[in-house]
Amino acid sequence: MDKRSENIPNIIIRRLPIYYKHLKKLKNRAKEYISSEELAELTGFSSSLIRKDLSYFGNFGRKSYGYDIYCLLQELSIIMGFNHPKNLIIVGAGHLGQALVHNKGYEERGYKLKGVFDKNPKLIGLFLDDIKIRSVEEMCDFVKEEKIDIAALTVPKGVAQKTAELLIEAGVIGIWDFTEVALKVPNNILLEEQHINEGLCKLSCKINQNFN
Amino acid sequence: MDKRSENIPNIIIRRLPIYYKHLKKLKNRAKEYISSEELAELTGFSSSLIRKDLSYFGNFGRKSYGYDIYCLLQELSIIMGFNHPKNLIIVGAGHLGQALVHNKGYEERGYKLKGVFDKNPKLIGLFLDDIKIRSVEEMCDFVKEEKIDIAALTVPKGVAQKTAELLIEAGVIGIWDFTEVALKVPNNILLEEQHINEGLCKLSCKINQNFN
DNA sequence: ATTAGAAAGTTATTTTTTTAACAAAGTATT
DNA sequence: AATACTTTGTTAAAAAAATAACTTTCTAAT
Repeated sequence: MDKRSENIPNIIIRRLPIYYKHLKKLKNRAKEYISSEELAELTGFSSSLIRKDLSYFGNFGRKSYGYDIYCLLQELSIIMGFNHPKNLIIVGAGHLGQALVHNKGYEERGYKLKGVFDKNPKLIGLFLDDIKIRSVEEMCDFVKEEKIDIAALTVPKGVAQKTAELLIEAGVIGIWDFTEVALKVPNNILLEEQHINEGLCKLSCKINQNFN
Repeated sequence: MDKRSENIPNIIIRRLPIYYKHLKKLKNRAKEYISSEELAELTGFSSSLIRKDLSYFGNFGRKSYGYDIYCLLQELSIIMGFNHPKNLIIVGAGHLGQALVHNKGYEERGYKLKGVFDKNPKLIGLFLDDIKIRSVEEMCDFVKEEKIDIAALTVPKGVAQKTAELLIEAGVIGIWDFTEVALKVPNNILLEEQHINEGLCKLSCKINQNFN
């Protein structure tokens, strides 16, 4: 891989999954090449921007043909590190935590769901698919023993910060945060905030613009 | 409200919920004012950027004091249109749809959850909290009768596009999309994509940067 | 073989966004 | 009342990002 992949601008990182998503839809169409112009049509980004983004990582295109869809998907997978195996746990087995257990996107992106944790004795010991709900008491040891990289956090707000600290202490390098709290984490820890109510805010804001 | 709120740059809209979130945490602290410098500390944005963002909407600050936390929250609510009532339905009562029913963020942002819809006969008629799961057959009429503004979409990928089209046809003005599909919608329709696997992509991408 | 066309990759330009600097206004202190 | 201090709101400068334009390379058709 190109050495430039060491410090990819965030603005480009945000677009990579979008390219990936659209290309996947085309995987088994007749034509095996796609031009930047066509991809622009699909994604809403300009063709110029797309060529520039991709050329940041290497020369994946073929002059007068475009990009081989299969190869480009392959390259994007590598850039996004899907081939690098990552262990995941879910902390908090409430409605959202349970929904996350059933998410189908892990394997394709190199994630292995290793465990689910909760404090509620009524939940501990139950199975969601083939994943057992364990007590949060076991969480830290589990993180160390199973070399967990990422923890999805779906606990109540009140315990979010404390739980995050325990997880970091135990060795996770990233937190996929679903609580509606502004977590404070050291800057060597990756924090991906998935605060769904922010989506509601944005929608509300935009609706409002049309009425004022 | 300031007339400039008619076309707020997206980049600012994205930061508003973040200011809001951090200010809410401070609501009942002793000091009732906060400086842009302090808010910068909390949010990670520069104080300069914060002052500029806020001044886009009006003069909310007080020289040598800072911003009144309560008033600023109030102003942000107005800018984001939380005072404007919006009707919401959830389409798809699977794990994620059910988790969304239990989300606590609606009221505060001006949303009223009016209904949940699914195709599965085993689910239809059941209650989640006090919300009845209805058949998707009834969906379009319901949207018209109840003047639904926003639909949260948590249906399987295969029916995502078709369902979106039905909803738009019936009159929703925004879709809060949780499917992992690249939906195509007319450009007068608001589309807020909440594709959780994009979060996984970003985390994976960033982990990968440290290992190459 | 030559020529026209297509589309990537690159460079230059423009636009947007962020940061830095500063002036204005208010506060507190002597 | 005068002075020093804060912190906003604004203006200027810098940096980043996006677009447009251009060059190169490859393909295909005559």
